Amino acid sequence: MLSNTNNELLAKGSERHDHERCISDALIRAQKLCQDQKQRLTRTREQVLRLIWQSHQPVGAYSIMDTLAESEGKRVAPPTVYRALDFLLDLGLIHRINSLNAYIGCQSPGHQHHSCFLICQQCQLALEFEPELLKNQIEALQQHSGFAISQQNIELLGTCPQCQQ
Amino acid sequence: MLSNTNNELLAKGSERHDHERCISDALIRAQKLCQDQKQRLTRTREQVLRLIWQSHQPVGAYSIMDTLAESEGKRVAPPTVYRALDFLLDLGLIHRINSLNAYIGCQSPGHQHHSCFLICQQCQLALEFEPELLKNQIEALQQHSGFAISQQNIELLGTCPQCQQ
DNA sequence: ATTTGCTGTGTTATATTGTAACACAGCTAA
DNA sequence: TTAGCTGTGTTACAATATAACACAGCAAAT
Ligand SMILES: [Zn+2]
Ligand SMILES: [Zn+2]
Ligand SMILES: [Zn+2]
Ligand SMILES: [Zn+2]
Repeated sequence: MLSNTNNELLAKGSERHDHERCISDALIRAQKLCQDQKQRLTRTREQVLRLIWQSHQPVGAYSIMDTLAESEGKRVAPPTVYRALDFLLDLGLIHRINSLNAYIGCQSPGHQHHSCFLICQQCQLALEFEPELLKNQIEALQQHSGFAISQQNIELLGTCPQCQQ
Repeated sequence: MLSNTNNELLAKGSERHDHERCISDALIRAQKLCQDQKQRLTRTREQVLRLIWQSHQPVGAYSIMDTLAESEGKRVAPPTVYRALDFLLDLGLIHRINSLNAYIGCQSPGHQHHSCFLICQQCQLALEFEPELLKNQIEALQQHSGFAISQQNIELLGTCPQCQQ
């Protein structure tokens, strides 16, 4: 029912996955995608993406700003961060979690896609799942409502397995 | 597939439904619900609810504030509106549309429920649908992910039938 | 009827998140 | 080299939301 990618993801909440690998993979994917799309993954953009990938919890823009300022040793203004975020959002490299005003890395960028997440209200772990799972029902909903749906934005809030214990 | 309630709702985007009735029904439902729950539907709270029900488009808090100030003939401060909104949200009389930072009346309050909307990106019509439609798939998702889902927050963006013409 | 406490409101100030506008740097392609 | 585009720095500001505190007004208990 869940894709392979998602089964792998189930480990992401736990401490026992190779998260360094997780980050570097994401950066490599980003570089490839930018090459393909003839877009420039500049230093700022890459740094922001790296910071977002530091955890599997969504991060706020101002938190990114502060961390960036610290690591650069100089003040960073909001537009710097928001421009990078807009770029990454446009390319589908990250998602915005509306209920948290926060941003998180995309697990499988490259195909512009919907934003479907399970979010733990205790630890903020955000687990992306494939919209495929709901495809038929959304299809039916389109038929019956007459709406032409172009973007799914699904945030399912609850408690992750770790936090249930 | 869609509930009866939802089939009725399909008319809501058009000009030809009795919207005065729509509003008064909502207010009556609110009064009943408050009685049952032994909560007070004060003047401010009722006015805010009425304003939200003026249309089937989500309304921003500051827009509510301005309209309220005008109709009262005196300044209204943010906390006044936000307190009313919090009250209405807690009782499930309204929903917050996170992707728009805006609020909309609930079609069937009384049972605390999920927030599932089709939203037109052109006219902002927001059509609530029953989570029932996705129940089985969400169930499966819970099983496979181990998450205990307590709140669904679904916003499907697209174009409504009216705006497609 | 009075007291007492709780709930709701008014008010001021402030926090948090996100943009507009403009000058300039720095790459890219004629 | 030059011209033009894309990205950045900087300042100011907009939009959304909350903290804190004093007080009003209803409601239950005496
Ligand atoms: Zn990881
Ligand atoms: Zn994604
Ligand atoms: Zn109506
Ligand atoms: Zn509802």
